[in-house]
Order: sequence, then structure tokens, then C-alpha cells
Amino acid sequence: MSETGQARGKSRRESILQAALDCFTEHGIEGTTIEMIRDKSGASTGSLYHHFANKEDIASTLFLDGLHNYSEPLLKGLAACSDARDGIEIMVTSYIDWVTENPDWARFIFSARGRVIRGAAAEALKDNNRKQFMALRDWLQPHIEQGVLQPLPLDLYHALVNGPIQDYCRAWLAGRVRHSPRQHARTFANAAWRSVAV
Amino acid sequence: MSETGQARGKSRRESILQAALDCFTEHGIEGTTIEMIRDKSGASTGSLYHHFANKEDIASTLFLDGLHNYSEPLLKGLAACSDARDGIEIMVTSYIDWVTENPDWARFIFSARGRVIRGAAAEALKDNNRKQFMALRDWLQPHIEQGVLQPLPLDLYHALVNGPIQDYCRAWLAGRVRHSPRQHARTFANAAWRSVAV
DNA sequence: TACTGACTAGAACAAAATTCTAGAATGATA
DNA sequence: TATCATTCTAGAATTTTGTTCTAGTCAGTA
Repeated sequence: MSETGQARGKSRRESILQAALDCFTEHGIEGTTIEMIRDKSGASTGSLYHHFANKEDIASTLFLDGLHNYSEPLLKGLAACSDARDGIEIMVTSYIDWVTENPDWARFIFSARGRVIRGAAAEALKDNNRKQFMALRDWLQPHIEQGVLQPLPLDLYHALVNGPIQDYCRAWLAGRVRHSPRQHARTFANAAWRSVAV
Repeated sequence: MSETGQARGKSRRESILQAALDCFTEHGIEGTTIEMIRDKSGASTGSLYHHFANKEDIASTLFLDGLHNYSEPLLKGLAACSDARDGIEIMVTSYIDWVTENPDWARFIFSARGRVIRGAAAEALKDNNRKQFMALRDWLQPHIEQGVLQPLPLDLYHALVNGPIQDYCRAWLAGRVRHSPRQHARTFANAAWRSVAV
């Protein structure tokens, strides 16, 4: 019996993903080799390529998992909220909470975003985007109709509310700013509100 | 005499950069091989490695060139402007102008950002950031002292003013939104102003 | 003309990614 | 418990990609 044979099936897959995430955050995606992931996870080359098609596949799996982990609590929080001002606040804080609680994931997401994604992962990504898009639209609609929020295109809402936090969080994760995004949560929420409220 | 020997010196270097930019925007940085760049530019492997240390070097050269092309007009415009509201407007429009006039470059910058940058390029990048940082600080200071703009940390200014445009432009370049950022320039400028004005 | 240094070509080499083959662990079935 | 199909693992073999090396060519110049 092999020594590492213990970690079979799902757990082996998980260990590969975890090792890959560690390597990616430390050396960047391009900077990590399959060998690094293999050695760090304790898997063999064959095992690795049994679970994933290639390095790209590992990266996009992680990317989608990360996005999903972020958007789930956001959508849940939004669905449970009927006040416009509170909703904007939830969008801001749930983003900031996720980044500050999962800095490794967030760092990875920022670095992986913008890469060309192909195949099944691209479809899954579109799906994820569409789901988030529709949830946001459904939540906004009544507030816009009631004249509480401005009738802007949806993408503009995303830009105005998420844009500033994204930019600041990216800088924070890169170590370029001193204060945690949490300390500015109120500022961001206020700015977002002033941008989109009637 | 060799057939491609015509393109020597500076022009050969330029042709390599142009070919690389084309390949990078089409296939992503990871997706393009040295071979692609070599063939597209008409250079030989040796020539390519004479002008650049490696693929990374080509990418960071393009990255820095792109950043420089963007920040130069911005800083110039800002320096020539004394009104607070106009300055915010310039920040917004000069970003949007650059993206819409240089979509290939912008696409590349977005995809290359977040990658690990090492060595001399990292220093040059820091330098560029520092220069932009200081210019922004010098421009803001008097307006803050006069009580026209809020006394926020500099990074927050960047996030509030640039964040939304960045997010929207990224979506536009990816073909995810219909309207050009230009059509929303006023909205972005207004939102930015409301975010940072006293 | 002969010399210099920047530049180029393409073969040789090294490193990394991916495939392949043989076999071990696991769980279902008789 | 024996056997069988399936999933999974190991590591060697192969392919692809990146980088270096060597022998030059070319343009300018003394």
C-alpha cells in the first residue's frame, strides 16, 4: 500500500486545490509550476491530472469557488433586506467582510481576474454573473419605481457601489495602504448612497 | 543578406512589442508563447532574446509603457487646473478618454495588473505610482485646506474617483455592457464629486 | 579596407507541462 | 469471501515551451 494512499478521492482533490491556492498566492499563477503543486499537496503527477485537466483547470476551479463563496452571503443578505439604504450598506459591508476574512482568496481572485477563461469554466462564470445580475435587478426595481434610487443601468450601479471598495481592497491586499477597509466601511457606504440615491 | 534584416534596431524592438501586445490581448499572457510573438513579429528567437530578457520582460515593458501613456496626460491636465470641481472632472474624463481611445492597451493593462512583477520593472512601477501619488496629493492639498474637498486619505480619493470608472471600463472592454463609458462620463463625474466634496 | 559593436539566425539545450501505462485501493455484487 | 468494474495513484516517457549559445551579418567609422 502506498504511503499517501490515505488521501484518496475527494480529500485528495481538496488537498490539491489547497496547495494550489497557497502556491498561487505566494508565487502568482504563472510563477507556480505543476511540480510545486504536486509536491506541496503530496499527490503524484498522475493523480493531479486525474482530478484536473491542466493547471488552467485548477486555477479556474479555484476562481469560481472563490466567487461563489463571496456572492452567496451577499445575495442572501440582500434578499432579506427591504430598505434601500440598508441594502446599499449590505453590499458594501458584505464585500469588505469577505475580503478581510478571506484575504488569501481575495488576493487570488484579484490576480486571476482578467485572465482569459475558456470552456466550461467560462460558461460557469457567465452563469454566476447572470445570477448575481438578476438578483441585483430584482432587488433594485421596487426602490427605483418608488423613486428612492436613481433609474441607472444596472452595470452603473455595480460600478458606483462596488468600484470604490474594489479599488481600495486591492490596494490593501497589496500592502499599499495602512488602514483596513473595515475602518472606511462607513465612508464607502455613504459615498455609494450619495451616488445612487435620488 | 537576410530578408528581415531590414527591421533592425529600434524598429525591430517595436515590432516585437506590437506583436506581443496583439498576442497578449488575443490569447492572454499565459496563452501566448514566445513562438507566437516571434512569428508574428518576424523576428528570430535570438533577436527576441537580444532585445528582451524573457517573456516576463516583454509583458512588464508593455505594462509600464501603457501606464505611462495614461498617466502623462492626466498629470498634465491636473497641473493646469485650479478649480476643484474641474479637477475631479479631468480625472474622470482623462481615464475614460484613454480607455476608449486605446482599448487594446487598456485591455492589456487590466489583464496584466495583479500579476507578480519582479526586479527592475517592480521598481519602475513603484516609481510611477509614487509620482502619481505625489501629484494627486499636491493638487488636493489646497482644496482640502480651503474646505472644498473632504480631508480623506489619499487612497480613498483614488478609490472613490477612479474605482467606479475602472469597474465600468473593465466591463465595457469585456463586452459586458452596451454603452461606452463616454456616455456615462457625466454620471461618473457627478458621483465622484458628491463622494469627495464637503 | 578592416574593425567595432549592435543585431540576427537558428540550432542546441533546459525546464515545464502533459500523456501514458501499469497497477493499487475501493466498493458493489454474487 | 472472491471477483469484477471503477476510481484513483505512481512515476516514467513524451511533448511543448522557454532560454541559451555560437556563428555569423550589417551599419557605421577610422
